[in-house]
Amino acid sequence: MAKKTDNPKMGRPRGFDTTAALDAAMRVFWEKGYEGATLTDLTDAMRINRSSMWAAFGNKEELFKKAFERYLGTYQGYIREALEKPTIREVIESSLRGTVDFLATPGNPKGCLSVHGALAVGDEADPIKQWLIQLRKNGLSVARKRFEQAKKSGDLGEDVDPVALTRYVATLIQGLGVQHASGATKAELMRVVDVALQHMGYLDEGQHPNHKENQAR
Amino acid sequence: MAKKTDNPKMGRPRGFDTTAALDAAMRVFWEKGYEGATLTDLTDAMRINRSSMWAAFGNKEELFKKAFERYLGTYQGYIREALEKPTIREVIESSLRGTVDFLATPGNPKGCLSVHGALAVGDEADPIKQWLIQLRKNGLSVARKRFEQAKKSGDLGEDVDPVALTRYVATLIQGLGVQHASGATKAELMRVVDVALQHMGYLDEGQHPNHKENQAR
DNA sequence: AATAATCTGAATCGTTAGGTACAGATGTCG
DNA sequence: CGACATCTGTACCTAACGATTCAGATTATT
Repeated sequence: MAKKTDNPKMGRPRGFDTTAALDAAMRVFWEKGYEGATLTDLTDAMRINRSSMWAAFGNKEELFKKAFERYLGTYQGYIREALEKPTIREVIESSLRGTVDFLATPGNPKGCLSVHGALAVGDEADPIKQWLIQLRKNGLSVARKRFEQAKKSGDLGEDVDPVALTRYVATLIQGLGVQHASGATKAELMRVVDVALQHMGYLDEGQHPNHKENQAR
Repeated sequence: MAKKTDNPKMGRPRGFDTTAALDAAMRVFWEKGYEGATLTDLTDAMRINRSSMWAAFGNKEELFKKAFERYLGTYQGYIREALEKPTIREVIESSLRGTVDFLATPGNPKGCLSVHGALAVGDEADPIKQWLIQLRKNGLSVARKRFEQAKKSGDLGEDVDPVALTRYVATLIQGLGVQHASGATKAELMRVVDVALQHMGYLDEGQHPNHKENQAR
C-alpha cells in the first residue's frame, strides 16, 4: 500500500541539501565513471546514508541521470553561449577555448562526464551508455543547426560542408577531453586549439583554403 | 615448494591456442572496458576454463596487459607505417585515414582499446588506467620525434610548432574513436578527416596559412 | 501534547566479483 | 611401461556489490 500523502510539507523535512548532494555524486561519477563509482563511494562523498539516497533519488541509475542533468546545467553552459555567438568563427573559437578552460578548471576531475561516464562498460551499465550516446547525438544535432544556419546566411563559404564541420569540431572537443585525461596541461591543450584555429583562418575571409588565390590574413 | 621444472616440454601440453585465447579476451576488453569485462565474460569468450586462464596468464590485470600488447601488434601497425611515410603531409593523412579504416573495420568493437580500456574507472582498476595513460604518452612521444625531424629537415615550415601539431593529430585520432563509439558511420568519420586535411593544405606548399600572400593550391 | 509523516542509520538480503584448492584427466619422457 | 609434470573442470572461498528492510529519531500539522 504505502500510499503517499497529498501534503508534502508534512513529516520530518530532509536533513540535507539535495543539490549539494547531487554535486558531490556528480564529481564521483565524473572521476570514476558510472560503473567504477560504488554506492559507498557515492554516499560517502554525499555525506548521506544509503537509504537517504535511496529515498531521495531512486537508485544508482536515476542518481546518475539526475547528476548528469545537473552537470549539464552547471558546466556545459559555455557551449550554449558559444553557439549564440554572431559568427561561426566565434562559435568555434569560443567552444574550443571554452572547452580548454572548462577542462583545466582547478578542482575539476579529468575529462568530461558525457564521455567519461560510460564509454565502454559491462552489460549492467549498458542502458546508461546508450542514454549518454543519445544525449551526445542530441548535442551534436543542436550544434549542427547553428552551422547550417551559418551556411544559409552566407557566414560559411559555398564549398564548406556544415555537417562535416560540426562533427569536426565535436571530434576536437571530445579529443581534448581524452588528451586532458591523458595528462595534457592547459597550455598544451590550448596549443592544440591554436593549431586548429590557425587552420581555420579561412573562416575570417569567407573563403576556402583550397580556393584559388585565397589570401589568408 | 611447488618448484618449477627446467624442462617446459614436460607434462601435459596446453589444450588451447594461447594467442587465439588472447584475441578473444582482447575483444571482450575492447567492448566492455577493463572493469566492465567480467572473468566469466572473458573465459566464456576464450572458451577456456577459469583455472586454465589463471595458469596461462596470471590474473585479470596480467591478462589485460598481454591482450593489449597483442592489440598493439595486431591493430596498431598502421600508425607505425604512417610514421614512416616520407612527408609529414603523408604521415598525417595516412594516420587519420588509417584510423577511420581501422575503426570502421566490420566486426571490430567500437572505439580503440587504448582509450576505451580504462578511461574513468574505480579504485581497483586505477593501476590499469595509469598504465594506459603512460602508454599513450609514449606513443605521443614517438610521433613527436617524427614531427620534430620533419621540422629540422624543412618539411615543416618555420612557423609551425611540431609539438603542438603532433598533439593536434593525436587529439583528432582520439576524438574519432569517441565519435565512432557515439554512432558515427565510416563516411561521417571520413568527412571529418577530409575537413582536417583540407585545413592543412598549407603542408603541401611548405607555407603557413597565416603567412602573407599564401596561395593554396 | 498527540499524531502522522518522513527521515536516518544499522543490519541484512541475494548476487556476483575475482581468486583458489583439489582431484582426476592427459600428455611427455626416461 | 610407468613415473611425473602439467592441464582441466568442479566446487568453493572471501569480499564487495547494489538493493532493501525496519526500528527509532525527528519534525510539521492538528
